[in-house]
Amino acid sequence: MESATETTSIDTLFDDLDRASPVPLYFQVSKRLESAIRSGHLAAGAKLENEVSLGERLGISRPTIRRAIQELVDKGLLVRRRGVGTQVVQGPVTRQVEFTSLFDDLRTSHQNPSTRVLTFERVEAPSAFAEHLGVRQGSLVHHIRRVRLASEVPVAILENYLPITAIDLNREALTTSGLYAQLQAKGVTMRVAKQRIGARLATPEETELLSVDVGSPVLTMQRTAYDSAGAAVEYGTHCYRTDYYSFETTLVNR
Amino acid sequence: MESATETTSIDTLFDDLDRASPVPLYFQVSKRLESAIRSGHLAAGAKLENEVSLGERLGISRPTIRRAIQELVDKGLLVRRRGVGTQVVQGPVTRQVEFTSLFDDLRTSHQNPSTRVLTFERVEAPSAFAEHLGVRQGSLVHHIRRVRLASEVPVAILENYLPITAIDLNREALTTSGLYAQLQAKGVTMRVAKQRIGARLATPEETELLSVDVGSPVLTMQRTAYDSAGAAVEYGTHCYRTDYYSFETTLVNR
DNA sequence: AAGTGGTCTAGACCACTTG
DNA sequence: AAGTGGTCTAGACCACTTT
Repeated sequence: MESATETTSIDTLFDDLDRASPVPLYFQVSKRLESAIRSGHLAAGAKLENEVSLGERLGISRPTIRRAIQELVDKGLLVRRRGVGTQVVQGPVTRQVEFTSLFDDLRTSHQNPSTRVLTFERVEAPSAFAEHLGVRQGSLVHHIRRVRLASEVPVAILENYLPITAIDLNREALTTSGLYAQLQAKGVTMRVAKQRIGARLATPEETELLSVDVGSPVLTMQRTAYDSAGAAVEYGTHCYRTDYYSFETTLVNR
Repeated sequence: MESATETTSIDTLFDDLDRASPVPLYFQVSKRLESAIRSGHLAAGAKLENEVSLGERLGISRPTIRRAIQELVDKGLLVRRRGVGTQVVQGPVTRQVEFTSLFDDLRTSHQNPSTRVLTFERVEAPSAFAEHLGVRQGSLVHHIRRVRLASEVPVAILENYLPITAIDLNREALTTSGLYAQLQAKGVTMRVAKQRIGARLATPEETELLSVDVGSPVLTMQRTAYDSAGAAVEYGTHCYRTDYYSFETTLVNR
């Protein structure tokens, strides 16, 4: 009798589903399953109750149940096999690379983030930026450059360009929250971002700003982000201390 | 009359849909849309025909059409807005980080990949590996170490550990195809992988194997991959020349 | 043969955006 | 007010795996 092949059903898990809520049903179900997995109530390898009976038990149609489960499959928390069932993945449960700013990443992991604004100006778009955003070369854009610190240790240098048409930025607010939070507050929502991660040696200026030795490597990330209308709203080129930062991703094969 | 707000409908695009095919309908539709976007027949910013009418025109139900579109939204090729419609994203259309090996990446971009096998042996699992895979420390595992070359230039050093229970490896085949291709051929399918990307200075041995100067940085990637049963089947720790390799990812905010 | 997930249908109602 | 995507239902049939 292997516990790994035993069907697990947590009865109290879905007691507080709210059909009147604006939060979609599939999302409520998905979140409850996710927290059950992350908290260990559903152990690695545990087999889930099958879709049909789970739907009947909760009074939810099968497509809705399927969508809830699919969310977690996409996150790499569950694995489905036709003819067999659905299981919690083995191995450490990690968080996906989310669509958040470094500031939020650090705050949620209690790293006490802070920001030093080095540059805050409007400039004519350099060609490299104009090209990434389809903005006419020479048009005015925001240019900001910041050092991000975690518990007083500098971990990254963040340089960003944004079309001035997109948003009116506030220098003071940048020191107390992330750039993305400020964009969100102004009603600008990022929908798609494309990023490239690489590495190189730190420049002399970077070694000073990051307090690292000459000859140290830095992780680099270039990102272009687009809003819901498909228009580019941000181009950033960042570099990170390698001893304080790395990127985690989860890949899922459908 | 902006062309970007004009509804685009490509009539000949879906002529050869095959309902008898084992390939799902939504997948056929999705692939045809994707190639229309990548080829430029659907330009950046172009507005798609709405879901309902597209479904009626093709004789396909709306949920199936929606799923086809959702695939491309998840890939970052399309953007949907309630009350507005679906558009092709602005900006360069890039490929997602796929669940493939470096070998396949290089081959599909015509980089003429080849492999030098440095190590091919069975060893007792080092603790670092045993921990990542939940294998008992001391049990036998495959240990392979390879240099990957693209057009005769060394671009990466790949070190992998695999449980011997998972698969019987062939040293010769490793020189002519990727590790993943060999696993696939033996019926082992990767479903989920978790990876961490970082950077550091190359070790003396790595500078020699990669033909780079002393003091050069390398990109590093550690990956644990799981099969459809949720069991760990591979742990790899790789390093890449920074002047020949970088990681591209697309993030989508749902 | 029984049980599972994978696909597909034909509707329904709602929330949001735009004219 | 009209049009769009977002959610949800209640079925159906199929492909695959295990017993």
